Amino acid sequence: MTVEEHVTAGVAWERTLRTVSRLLRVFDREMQDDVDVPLTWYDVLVQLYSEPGMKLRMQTLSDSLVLTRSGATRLVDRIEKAGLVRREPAAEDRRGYYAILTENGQRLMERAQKAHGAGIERHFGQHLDPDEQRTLFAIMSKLLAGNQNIPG
Amino acid sequence: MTVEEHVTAGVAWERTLRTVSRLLRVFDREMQDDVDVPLTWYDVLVQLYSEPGMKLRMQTLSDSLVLTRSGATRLVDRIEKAGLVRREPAAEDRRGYYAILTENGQRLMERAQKAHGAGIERHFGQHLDPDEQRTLFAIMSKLLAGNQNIPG
DNA sequence: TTGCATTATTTGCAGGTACAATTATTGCAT
DNA sequence: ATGCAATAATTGTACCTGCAAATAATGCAA
Repeated sequence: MTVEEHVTAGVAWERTLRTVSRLLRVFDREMQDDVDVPLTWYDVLVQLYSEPGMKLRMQTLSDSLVLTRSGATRLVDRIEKAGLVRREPAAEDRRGYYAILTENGQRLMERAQKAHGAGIERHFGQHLDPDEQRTLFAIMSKLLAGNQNIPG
Repeated sequence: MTVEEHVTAGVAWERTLRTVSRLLRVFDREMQDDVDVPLTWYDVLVQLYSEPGMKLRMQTLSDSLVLTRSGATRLVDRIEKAGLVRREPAAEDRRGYYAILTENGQRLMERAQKAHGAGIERHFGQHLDPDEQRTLFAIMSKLLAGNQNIPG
C-alpha cells in the first residue's frame, strides 16, 4: 500500500467491484443471522416502508431494486408467502398491482433496519470519514446519472 | 441534484450498491453482445491471463473471484466445456488442480479485453476525472482492507 | 506407520434470476 | 365504437449460485 500505483479506470472499477461484492456478502450473511431473511427481502421491505401508505406498484418496485420485472414478481411471491407483504390490484389501472407491507412486515422491517444500520456503520461508515462518504456519494451519483438511460 | 443532502453512511452505501449493480448489468450485456460470453467467464479469463503460465489453482481463482469455491468449480466446468480453459492436476499437491487458459481462451480473452476496456471507459472512466478515479480507488481499498478477514 | 485433523476440490440439492413468451388491460387512431 | 400497438405483470424454462456433505490427499503426532 506504500507503492504509488497508476490508477486507471479499469483498476478503479475492478477494486470497486470486488469491494462491493465483499460487502454485499457480509451484509447478506448478517441479515440472515439477525432476522433470518436474505438481504434481497430487506431491500423490498425498505422500499415499501419508505413510501407513504407503505405500498408500491410492482413496476416501481422492480425499478428501484436490482432486479428485472420477473425477478421482482418471484421475490414478492416468496415474501408474500412468508406474510410480510400482500398484493392488491391497482384501482386506477387494472393491469397493475400494489405490493403492500403487512403488520408483520413492518415489525420485521424495524428490527432489520436497526441491525443493518449497525452493520453498515461497522463495515462501511466506520472506515470512511464524513468527507470521504460525501465524495463517494457524489462519485456514484455521477456514474448513476451517466448510465441512467442505457438499455439493460 | 442542487439540493444539499445530508449524506449518511447508509445513503452512501445504498447509492454505491445501486450504481455498481447498474454498471454490472450493463457490462454483462455488452460482454454478451461483443464476444458472446457472460461477464463471469471474462472474470476467470482475466485472472488466468494476468498470471505467468496463464494458470491458477482453483482455490486462488475462487478467492480472487466474486464466488465461493463451489461456484468456481461449476463456472470453470462450463468454461472448460467451451474449450477456453482446461484443468490439470497440481504436481506438488495432488488434492489440487490448475485451471489453464487454452489457445482459444487467450484469443477470446484478447478480444474481450479490448471491448470491455472500451466499455469501462465509456460507462465509468469517462464520467470521472483522474482525481476522482484515484479517490474512489483509495476509498474502496480502505473498505476492502477493513473487511478482509470477516467470515463470509 | 497409523490415525486423525486439516485442506483442496467436487457434488447433491434447494433455491434464485434472467430471458422470452403469455395474459390481461389500456388508450389512441381511425 | 373497433382494431391494434403499447404497457403491467406473470409464467415456462434454463441456467447459476451457495450451503453442506462427500471425496481425496496431506502432514503432523504419538
